[in-house]
This record gives sequence, structure tokens and C-alpha cells, in this order.
Amino acid sequence: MKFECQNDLVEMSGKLYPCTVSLAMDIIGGKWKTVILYHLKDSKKRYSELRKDMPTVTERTLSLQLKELQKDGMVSRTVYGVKPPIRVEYCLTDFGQSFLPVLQAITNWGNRIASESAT
Amino acid sequence: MKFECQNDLVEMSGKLYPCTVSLAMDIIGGKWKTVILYHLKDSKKRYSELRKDMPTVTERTLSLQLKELQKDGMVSRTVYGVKPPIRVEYCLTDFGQSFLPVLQAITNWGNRIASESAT
DNA sequence: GCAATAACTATCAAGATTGATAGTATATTA
DNA sequence: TAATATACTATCAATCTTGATAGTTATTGC
Repeated sequence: MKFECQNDLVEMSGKLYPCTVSLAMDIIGGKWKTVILYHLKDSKKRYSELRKDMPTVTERTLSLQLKELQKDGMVSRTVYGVKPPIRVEYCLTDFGQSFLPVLQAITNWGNRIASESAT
Repeated sequence: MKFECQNDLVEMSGKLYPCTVSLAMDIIGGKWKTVILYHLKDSKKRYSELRKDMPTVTERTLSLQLKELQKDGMVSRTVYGVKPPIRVEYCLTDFGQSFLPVLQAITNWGNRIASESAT
């Protein structure tokens, strides 16, 4: 059986997506990205602070996910100092801020699931 | 805007999550789940209709993802008939409907990204 | 008879993601 | 002097996700 492609493909950074929903999910999908964004929503944070916020993620994974978020323009990375121990701060970009309504919706929904299952 | 997430560990179906955001993402994460939900948002669909909606996903993956969405209570599966070719319809459950505001937020954001990058 | 259709499943394999563990440089603190 | 702190990186490996391809059952249409 053959199917025609009737939807418009979306292109972004050299990747092709079947729709804008899948484009969005490619940016914020994965196990930790939304959690990181959640912890950055109110204020910038240092690497060590993020680690404390998310004790169950390994340093390697946190580092990788932060890099992807930077690559996609969601967070910015600012370094203070030259020699160790340096200070590094992560912060939502304007683009990252534009994600806050989505994050809020996800958070509300997650809270609702958790509270309803707890009854 | 203020929204809060309980920082204690959340348990759900035997799994532990560091927060409700990660719980939510475990249900809707993955490459195809939100896309499936998007195509079911307005009406129930047959398996073959979903295939036409999403030509770039393989049958195996579509099948697996639909099963997970059923397992998590997001979609329901109704069979009409006994002998092949049977008719199977997929439909959002009430719980699946509760996800619609989140889906709307994701869609809006995705559309915005796509349109802004096109300019 | 033969192909097409419906809704899948089976098998194999590639790719992506995540984790465990240890190591790096240098400054400050005890 | 030794330990601690900072922000990572390196290596290896397990696991999870997704894809490619082919096969299944029984009915309908040509």
C-alpha cells in the first residue's frame, strides 16, 4: 500500500519534520531538557546549582543536554573568570522565554496527573 | 506568571520521577506521540487514516507508540468486526482530552518557530 | 484467479540516549 | 599539606528508540 505525502514538510536547521509539532518536540524532547528549562525558568543558575536541583542526572548527561539547549538557542552560557575554578551561568534566552507558556501547560498537566493519581 | 512543581519525588505506575514535569514528559515524549495525539485531537481515526496522516513513520513504530499511549490511558482502541479486514478506531480518552491545552501550546510554539525561521 | 485492503506482528539491525566511573586544572579553605 | 570546590571531559557500555523489510489472516473487487 502506498501513501502520498499530503502534509507540508517543515525544514529547520537542515532537518525535515512532518509538522511543526514534531519540530517542537525535537527541541524539547528527551528525558531532561524540560526539567532543565523548568529549573531555569525563574532565574539564571550555575552548573553546580543545576546539579543540586537535579541530583538524579549524571554530570555527563546534564552537560550534553545543556549543550543541545544552547545549540538550539534555548539557553545561554556565560563564563566568569579564566582559571579554574571558573563560574558559569546558564540562563534562558529570549527564545527560551518564548517556551514558558508551553512549560507552564506541561507543568500544570503533570501536577494534575500526580495529584489525581495520589487520591 | 507563576507555576509550581512539587520537588519531591513523584511515583507513578511503579516509576519514580524527580518532578511532575518529567512525569509528563515520560508520557508524551518520544518522536511520534505528540504527533499522533495531534492527529487524533479533532476526531477518532482508523489505523489506516493515521498512516496516511503520518507517512514518514513506519507501521511498527506507529503500532508501538499507539500501544504505549493506550497503556498510559491517553487513547482508546475500539475494534469493529471479528474477521479481517477488521476496523479499528483510535480515539482520545478523557485523560487524553486533558492534554489538549498542552498540545495547543506546543503547536502554537512550533508554528511560531517555523514561521519565524522562514522569514 | 489475483490483487488489493485492513491492521497489524516478527525479525534484525542501526542509531540515539543515558548511565557509571574516573580524570582534568587551579584556587581556596582547613 | 590535604581536602574541597568548580565545571566540566573521556571512555566504555547498557539500554532505549526507531527503522527496514517481510509476513499474517480473511474478505472484497475486478
